[in-house]
Amino acid sequence: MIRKLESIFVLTDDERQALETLPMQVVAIKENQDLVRAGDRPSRSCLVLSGFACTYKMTVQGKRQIVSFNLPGDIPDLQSLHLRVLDNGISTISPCRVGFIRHEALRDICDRYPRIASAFWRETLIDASIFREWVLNVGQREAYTRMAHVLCELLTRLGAVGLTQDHSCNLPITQSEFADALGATTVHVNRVLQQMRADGLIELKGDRLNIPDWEKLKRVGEFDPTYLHLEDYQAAA
Amino acid sequence: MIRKLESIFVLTDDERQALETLPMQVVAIKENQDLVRAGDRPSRSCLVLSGFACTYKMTVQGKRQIVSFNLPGDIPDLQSLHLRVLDNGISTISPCRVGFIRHEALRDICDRYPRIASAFWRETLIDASIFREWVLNVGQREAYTRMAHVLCELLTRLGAVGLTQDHSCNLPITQSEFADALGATTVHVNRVLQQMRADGLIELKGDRLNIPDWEKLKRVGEFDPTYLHLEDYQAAA
DNA sequence: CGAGATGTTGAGACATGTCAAGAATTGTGG
DNA sequence: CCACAATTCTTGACATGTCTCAACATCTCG
Repeated sequence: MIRKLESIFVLTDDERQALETLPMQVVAIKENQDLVRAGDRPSRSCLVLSGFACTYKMTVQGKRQIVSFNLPGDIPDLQSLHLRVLDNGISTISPCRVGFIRHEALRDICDRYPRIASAFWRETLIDASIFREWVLNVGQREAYTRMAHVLCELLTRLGAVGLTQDHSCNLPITQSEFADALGATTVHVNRVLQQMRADGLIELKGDRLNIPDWEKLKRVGEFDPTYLHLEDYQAAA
Repeated sequence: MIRKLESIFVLTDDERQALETLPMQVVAIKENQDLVRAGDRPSRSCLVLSGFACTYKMTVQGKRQIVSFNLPGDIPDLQSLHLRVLDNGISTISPCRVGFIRHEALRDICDRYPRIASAFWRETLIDASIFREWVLNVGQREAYTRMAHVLCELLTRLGAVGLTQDHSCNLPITQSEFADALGATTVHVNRVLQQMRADGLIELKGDRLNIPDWEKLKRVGEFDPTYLHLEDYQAAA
């Protein structure tokens, strides 16, 4: 988290100190475990330290829509700091290490360091931006493009936290999880992935994803990373 | 806007005074005009004073996805306060009165009144929550349910700012705009609406929407207003 | 080695898209 | 206040992306 914030602006010693000493309960959690559920009124937020998680919502009929993937450095329920009731669940996808931070501690640090408060606010705004892009993705693109787009996003965001090597990465996401993220069927995701392999767009085996031709994947996925708002990170780098 | 904030918490005289004197350039704008475009780096945010607007994104192939409707009281690009580049456009749907507020003015009021800053943050979090629900809606529900859901949301949000009479309201939204919001075709939206009329779910003629059986529409649309986070408003009322 | 999860395949069904045309409504200038 | 143009709405026939179901293959891991 510090690393993420640090890439937005230069932390003062005080600010860094405050962030580093932020009291946090670190827990190791297996895959497919809910961190929080819709309807909860949490008094703490969770910081993903390692592993993949996802934010999801359920239909009355029990269909699941993953609305975003949560990667290391993300605080997927930072919103609960200002919204009493959670309207979504958060579940691990792979085994994770998660840091739970009490809201009081977050409020305290926000009160004392306005720039940190702004940075947190900004993080939630980027989340919102990603949701917007997902609405577009799910609403207007066909499954093949949609899949390519999500892969581009994942690779880009993983890259931003140093979890890619060249254009490959660890990707412990199941086809049925992709299905829930794309608003598609497992069967259909399977076929789309095979087509993408056949087209030389991706090499995907087990947990390992490699992108032979990044520019091509971006083109196919209509991927423009503006919505991730990494520009400031890069400006800082 | 004041009214919306006021329903969250009791403003002090100072806070109210600050909000009321917030310098704002009020402009009347025709329908189908962009207020801002993707790629802009605005130095002000817009407050919808009257009329309907929408936030949208475009596909490379020129397909439009409306990601939210902006109703009176909304500040659809409040995010630009902390994100340099806009990743979406905002367009009027009906003729609107819009107040443009400079970012400096917003920053200033946030600095001086932390509770107002929190309330603004909260507004953007509710926007994000709505986006999440839309991802679910577009990703997992079929068009009929989806339409019912969007109508429920509109009616509820309009009700929250006093723009409904009983269960009817003014709704200057075109079928093709609904299509862009649902990720569906105009033709299909037309058929869905006719079916809903036939089923006695809605009475929709021109700009006028009436809901004969609100509970039924909510049921059909799988509508649970939790995600709008009006609970505090009601608590305050 | 076996069990459960995950991935793969095929055939048929259905929701929704496409195209194309005509009807109804709305706004506007004469 | 009419007439025309431009939207918006409606309808039909057909195409297609995606789903459903159901079986089987493969992998992972205790």
